[in-house]
Amino acid sequence: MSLAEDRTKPGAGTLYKTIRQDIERRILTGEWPPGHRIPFEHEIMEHYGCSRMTVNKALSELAQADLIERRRRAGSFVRRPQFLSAVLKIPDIRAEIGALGRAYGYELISSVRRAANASDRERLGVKKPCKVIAIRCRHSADNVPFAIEDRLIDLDAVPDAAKANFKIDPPGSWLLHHVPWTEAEHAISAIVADDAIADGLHIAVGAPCLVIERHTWRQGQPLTAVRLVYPGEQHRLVARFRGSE
Amino acid sequence: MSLAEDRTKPGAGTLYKTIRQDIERRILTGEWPPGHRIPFEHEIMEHYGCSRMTVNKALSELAQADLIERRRRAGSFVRRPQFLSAVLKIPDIRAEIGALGRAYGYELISSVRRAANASDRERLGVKKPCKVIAIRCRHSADNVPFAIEDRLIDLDAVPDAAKANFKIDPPGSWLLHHVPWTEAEHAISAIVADDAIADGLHIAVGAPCLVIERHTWRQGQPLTAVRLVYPGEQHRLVARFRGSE
DNA sequence: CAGTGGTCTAGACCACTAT
DNA sequence: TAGTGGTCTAGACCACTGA
Repeated sequence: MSLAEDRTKPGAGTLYKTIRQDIERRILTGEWPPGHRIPFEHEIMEHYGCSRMTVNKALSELAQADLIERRRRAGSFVRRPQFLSAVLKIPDIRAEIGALGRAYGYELISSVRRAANASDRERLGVKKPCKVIAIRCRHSADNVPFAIEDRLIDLDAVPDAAKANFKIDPPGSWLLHHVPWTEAEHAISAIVADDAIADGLHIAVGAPCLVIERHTWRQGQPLTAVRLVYPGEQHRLVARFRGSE
Repeated sequence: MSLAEDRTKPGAGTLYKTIRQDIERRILTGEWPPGHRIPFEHEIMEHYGCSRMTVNKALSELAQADLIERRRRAGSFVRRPQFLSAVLKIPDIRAEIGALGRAYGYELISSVRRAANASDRERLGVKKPCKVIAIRCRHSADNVPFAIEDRLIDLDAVPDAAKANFKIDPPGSWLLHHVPWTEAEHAISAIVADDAIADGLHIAVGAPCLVIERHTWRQGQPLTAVRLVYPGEQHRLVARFRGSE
């Protein structure tokens, strides 16, 4: 009873996607609970009347999405959910505000070029002496302060940054478009506004703020460290997760 | 000049991974900047002396990771980074504390089963009347309060929850292991502790707190809504991103 | 309309591992 | 040791689209 004949019908599209979605549905509805062994490749291949490569592509994608676990000689098994993972997309602030349909404002507060002091080196995670640019700036939406940014850029790793004009271009946007990176780490925490932050964000001292600290590397070499402070009650970081595509 | 003969040497492993990494390196070092056209599949295939399927697998993975964009008839192009996205993994709290090597403590503060009132329905996003469980509990690490949890579970969507023993099992752990879900949304924000939170977390009134609100659905049907409050200066959400595996 | 990528086939050999 | 998944081949046809 091959299903190959039906392949023209299902508006779904391609066969391997059909297979993947069929299995995905069984897992997500609980029909195949964690630990359940899903049919062997050769069984699925007979069921759909297709070649093993097609089945393999479907199963490989499910394995990549951590929905199943594949073990040689044993078979493929439904994984138990490990954590509520979510893809947190932290866009460039200029693009983010633009996407909200609000007017983006940018103001460079200070920009200093200096040999890295001990504190700079610790923050960037570099050991040997280097030059850095230290930038402080403010982003706003419709003339309301949106975030305060405090950034260090390692000039040895990003020499082009010396030529950038940070009076016009926000450093985050410039870096995103000019410097390829390989690793990044974000840490999110909460603080209360001190005098400087309250002043910069036009909020009350003691108001809650959301802090994002981001470090970016290229092949293990530190590129930049940034600290973004948002008004905590006005700004929410939203992360969505679709079980899979 | 086929490179097929060298295939036994490079400890790297498989051929398609070698191809993927070769291209990845060129992109990440900036040798191939955004917009650069990658060699056609048949060119790469000749260069490595392999079949097109192998090249295709490598390029497909790069496209899946958004590192390149593939256009029929035109070729494959290096994409410009869209945003600093990061995979935020929010593990089950019990597992998280265990992973830190600290003793996990759990305390059910209250658990009420009731017909959903208007506020419950709004929070869950359901329109028709339903029954819910409202849970309030506290997680601790080495006897220090770690987070306060406030949760609603839709009993119509998760009838098994009526049988769970939330005096012993934290609801998050129970749900994660028993209820498959398809969509989730997280919102992260900052607040200051009011009397109740300060009391529950053993912190001062006015101290900053990190708040995670999570909604979970299965095939569009709301399952649960939870609000977790962490001491903001002690807890950091960390998200790492590897340019790609 | 020619050339690209997208998908698929019907085989093959190998590494790994549960039994 | 036998059976599974992992990878690879040398073709093929098709949809789409840029020139």
